[in-house]
Amino acid sequence: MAYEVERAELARYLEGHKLKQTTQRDLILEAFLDAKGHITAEEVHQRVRAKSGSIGYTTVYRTLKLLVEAGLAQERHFGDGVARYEVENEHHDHLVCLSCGKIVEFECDVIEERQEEIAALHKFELMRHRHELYGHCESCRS
Amino acid sequence: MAYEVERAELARYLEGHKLKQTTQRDLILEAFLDAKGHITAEEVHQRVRAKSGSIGYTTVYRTLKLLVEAGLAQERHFGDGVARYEVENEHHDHLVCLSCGKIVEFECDVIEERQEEIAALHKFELMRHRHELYGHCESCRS
DNA sequence: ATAGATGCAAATGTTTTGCAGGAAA
DNA sequence: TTTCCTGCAAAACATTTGCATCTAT
Repeated sequence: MAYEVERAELARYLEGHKLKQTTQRDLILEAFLDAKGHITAEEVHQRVRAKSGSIGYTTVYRTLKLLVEAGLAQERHFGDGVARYEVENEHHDHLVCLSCGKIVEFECDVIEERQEEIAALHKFELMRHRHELYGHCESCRS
Repeated sequence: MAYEVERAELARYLEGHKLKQTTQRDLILEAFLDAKGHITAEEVHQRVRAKSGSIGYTTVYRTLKLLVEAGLAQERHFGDGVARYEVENEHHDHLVCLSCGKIVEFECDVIEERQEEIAALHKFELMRHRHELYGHCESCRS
């Protein structure tokens, strides 16, 4: 039994909102966490099916939305028309390949600092940001 | 007759690719430029119709895609399922106020440099980027 | 017992494509 | 007169919703 912390967090959210714990929700949470980053609703659906028979797309979509509301997941759009979900954890930005869609995460303290400076310069209280680099990865360039 | 520069740029692209100049393409370019900012395909369609009778959605979509290829426009997705197009004028990044929606543009050489370094580190050829800072502006904080 | 969850099918909304007729080169 | 464009209708997608049925509480 893995992901005790996340399960507990979801359970807490469900209780607090008078929602029910179901096998499907558990399976989807597990599949989502197993993916470790940037997974689409369809991939979640496939993973759950692979492990334990049938589940509806509808439920996958609804549950992913629920995970976002519960603060466990974050929804992202990279411009190809498909939503991707990732674990809502510490901060990182993305490098996206325009040819194959590969996504690499990066972090840069220098940039983070500069962001704070820019915000301060314009007297903004910085809440969050979004920073994506788009290009062609090594294998797509050859 | 406005937007001579942009018209010429598009004409150059069309010629170079053995494509044709048409009334529709001209009208769409104009409507797009008139908008001065993030415009959706539907808004372009409406604007063109308002000015000069009928035009098909298909043509709007195809032409906006053409403008992107010609380097005149940039396609953006903000996560609501609708693509938005904006004028492709170099690097300006955005500082967005979460309360009043005010948008301030900024530029930072240090960040630009770091971006190149990060891309190089991952062996990506950097094509473009997207960098948005979200927070609360001075007047909204009081 | 009952509020809530599921999953199919159908609807939605955006964008793309096939194709016949039309316009630019 | 050939090549490319247009625009309708239909298709293709991802995602959402209606509803009858089922399940957790």
